Amino acid sequence: MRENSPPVYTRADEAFDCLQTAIVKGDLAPGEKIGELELCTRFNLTRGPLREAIGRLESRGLLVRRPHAGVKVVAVSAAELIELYLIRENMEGLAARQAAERMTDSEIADLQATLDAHEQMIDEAQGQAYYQAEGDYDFHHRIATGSRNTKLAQMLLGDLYYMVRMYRYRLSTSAGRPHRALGEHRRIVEAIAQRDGELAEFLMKRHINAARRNIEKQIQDGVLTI
Amino acid sequence: MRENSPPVYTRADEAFDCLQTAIVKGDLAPGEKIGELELCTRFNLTRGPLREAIGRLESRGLLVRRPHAGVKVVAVSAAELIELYLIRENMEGLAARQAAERMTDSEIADLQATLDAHEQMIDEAQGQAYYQAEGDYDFHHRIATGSRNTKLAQMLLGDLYYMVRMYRYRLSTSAGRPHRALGEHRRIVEAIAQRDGELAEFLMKRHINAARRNIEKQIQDGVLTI
DNA sequence: ACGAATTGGACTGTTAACAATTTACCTGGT
DNA sequence: ACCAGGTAAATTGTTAACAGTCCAATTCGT
Repeated sequence: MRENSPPVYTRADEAFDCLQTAIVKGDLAPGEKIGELELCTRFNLTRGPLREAIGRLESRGLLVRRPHAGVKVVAVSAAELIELYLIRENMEGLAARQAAERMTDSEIADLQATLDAHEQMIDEAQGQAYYQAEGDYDFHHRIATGSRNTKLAQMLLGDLYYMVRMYRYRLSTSAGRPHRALGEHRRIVEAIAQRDGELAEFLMKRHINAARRNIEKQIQDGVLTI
Repeated sequence: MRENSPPVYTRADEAFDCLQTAIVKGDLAPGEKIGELELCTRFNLTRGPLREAIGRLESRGLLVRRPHAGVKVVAVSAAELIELYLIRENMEGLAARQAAERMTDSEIADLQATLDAHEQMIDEAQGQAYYQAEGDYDFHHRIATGSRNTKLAQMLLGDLYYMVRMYRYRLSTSAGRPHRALGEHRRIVEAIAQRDGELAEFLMKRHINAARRNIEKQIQDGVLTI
């Protein structure tokens, strides 16, 4: 019989992961030109798998390639970052609605437990943006997969989140916002637990809308430069 | 100075286009397993560029690969096709709203002229599903690019539309629907011309919603088998 | 001294040979 | 006759060498 997924990683997968995390963590800065051989020595890879990974990342919009000229990390403008949040507002709203209809009771219980853990993380790691960002990512990740909508999850997890995470780390966290965001998360989960898809969608859209306005404010104040 | 885009095609681009159109047109059927060397002889390519193209298409969700085992064309279930339309409903609604705010007057005039052409096509090519589908695709294509939302257009044009087109050709067109769809298109463009983004969004969502219900009906009636 | 053309180097795109894994078939046993 | 194990062929993953293109530094002319 065929094993469900005997986790077999190819060099191309390895290259893909290395590049993706390097981009998200900021080791490869937006707009930075990257040479193939440099990356090969850096990650102990050969050019074949690397080029395949570059192709994948290009089609996901994290890299831009000009034939014969090289590859650059994508640099999104402030306006484009805002528009990313507009897209998220709609897509994650849909995800929340479907999650309310389809998540299992145990998944919902897990999610609530996760939020408790996030609360501790926020208290302990006062202002540690990294852990807050990862907690936030964890929450949205679970909603997306909970929607049971294959393509929707694929687009959110595979495309949008990586681009957002590229910039989330450098966002300053205004005092008190983590707690407020956590409160919004709790209310969304409550709506899901009550199987109220309509409310879950509304709350999720408002949640992301608030995050977007916060970013717009930071850009206007010159705190966040892109 | 750098020329804007001296259209330079690499073999990988060529392979990508060949494969994509072959999948969309149905020359490669959903679920069909494809061998690399077979495709190489078919499209006069070598395995390097072909593998790069396969990687791109895999990350876009048109192909699924199991390491060492081969590549298959994705086969979406009826439920997944429906969910594709749910996603479109939200994303194209957003696109329509932004298009109403951002399309130039001449673009809107062009779009209206396009609809006139579509009307002729429908009258002349009675029941020619192919041309109707292409006309419909043309309309949605222009709205997506008209939104001036880079990522949104990329996701609609690069991901969703290709998957939808894979199955659109085999949809039977119930009598009179093309005219009804054209009417809905006209009303959407009217709203855009009046710069009424909210209305454009509403009408677009309803338009896609109607298309989705039509497909659901065809699936229930057993007309469309997936 | 400044600008344009040219040449050399570095890098990308491509190809073909090599290695590793899977699948299918065949053999042997129960 | 059917199932299990092993082996061989075919296919995929990987590597390294080759060819073509772009970029920059250098040189020549004005």
